[in-house]
Amino acid sequence: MLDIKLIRKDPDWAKTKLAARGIKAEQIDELLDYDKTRRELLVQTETLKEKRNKVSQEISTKKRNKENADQEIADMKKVGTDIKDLDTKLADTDEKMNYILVRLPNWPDDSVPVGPDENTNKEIRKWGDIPTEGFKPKHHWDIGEELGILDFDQATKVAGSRFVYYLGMGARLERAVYNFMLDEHQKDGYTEVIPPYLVNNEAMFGTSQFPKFTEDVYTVMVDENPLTLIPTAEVPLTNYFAGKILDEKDLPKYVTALTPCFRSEAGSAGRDTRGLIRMHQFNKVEMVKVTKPENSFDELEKLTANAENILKKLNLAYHVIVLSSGDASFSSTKTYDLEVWLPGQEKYREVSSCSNCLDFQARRAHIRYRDENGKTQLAHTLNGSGLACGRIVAAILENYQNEDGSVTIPDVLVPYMGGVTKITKENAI
RNA sequence: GGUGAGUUGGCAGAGUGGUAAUGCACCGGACUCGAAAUCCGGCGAACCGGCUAAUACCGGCGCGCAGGUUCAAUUCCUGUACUCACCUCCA
Repeated sequence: MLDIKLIRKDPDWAKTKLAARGIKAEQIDELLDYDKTRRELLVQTETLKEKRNKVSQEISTKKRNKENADQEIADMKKVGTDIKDLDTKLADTDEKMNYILVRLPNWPDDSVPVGPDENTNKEIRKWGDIPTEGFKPKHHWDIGEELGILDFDQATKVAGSRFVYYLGMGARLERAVYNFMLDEHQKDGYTEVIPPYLVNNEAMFGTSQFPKFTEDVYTVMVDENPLTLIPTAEVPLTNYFAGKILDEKDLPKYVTALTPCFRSEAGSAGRDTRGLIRMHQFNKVEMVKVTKPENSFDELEKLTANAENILKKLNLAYHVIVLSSGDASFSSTKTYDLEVWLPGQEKYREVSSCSNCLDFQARRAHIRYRDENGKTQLAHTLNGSGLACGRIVAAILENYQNEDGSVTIPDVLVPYMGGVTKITKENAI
């Protein structure tokens, strides 16, 4: 959620910033209109409340002295109904104002390219060599199915499209991948967490998936209470700090978690219908940071480096792009995407998204810290994938495939595979 | 799932329709060479608004949360969440 005070202070600046994210200026005018009305009503009702408090004390004193206070009580009766009336109007205005405010995205940082969509994203660096085998590389789903370590057909029968069974060395490989990632992040100072995989609406609001993106997730009713299967560990990890006032000396906080993620993929019908790229359920290792405002951009660079470290150690070619204003996620002021090279598709595909949210989520989730003067301040929150496990398995299958259909295990994963160096038809299951 | 008790500042903890005690902690001062102890004073609930150069000042709000009754609610009523204890069940 954006700071209404900043919008109030410089509406033109706010309009320019939000225009880059597709928000019309009229919406800001409407918002400010409600804000003005709200403050006027607030002054009115607070003035009456001040009067009520004063007269109530007079009534109290008179009663104690056994004097008559009928006149005051009659007067206050009117004041009471006036207050109730104003408070009703105020609540109504508040609701209208908030309806707009909670649906406004974060503003883009000055360093972010302005543009409408993914076509205006900007590559900022490249790493690794794109493999040039002497044979035509296969898609990971063909490699996986031929080895018998991925079974999409049976998953479709049991659960539906966009689900998969991993089998044997396939399951082992994914386990190796996330254990490796968690170990690396632990070395980088992150505290490992196992969070809830179902969260309430408040948590979904706190990280700002709600109210705008309800159709992208799975929600179940538990005794009439809705609980949502997390679309990313960002939700339970960031909300771990919700409602807290942290000590300045304890910042920054680094946490990481491996969780399954559940996404309905509404609106992506027909895209990535084959393979591991776009599943309703997938594993992801996530990193979340809570920082002081002055450090959050440095921390974003470090967070991105932590994610890149995984790709480098796996020796997978990738590039880093900075998302343009129109393509960044709702709560982010600046996002770096890491995209890994998939030889089968001859394309870079996203495996990580690292974002600085400034105080946007902190304002919603009440994540604060007490500064050296004892004042409470909103913290900054960051999140980044480190990394999407299924897509990394896909990348390993495609980049490490051999002409005979076997797949070599990246060196760093061999210890996690119990010493296995290659997945072949013979050892696959 | 059952029964009972509870939820009030950083912590502890009273209050019971009429300005939310008190102690510890914290800040300032006195005393002292200095500190401790002691004494005096003060701040302190998270947020919103007004006026602002201002973290100053004024006001509102504020006793788990949401409603209701009342001139007035921490207190009475209704609903609800959570915590604890015991019982029951359980991977």
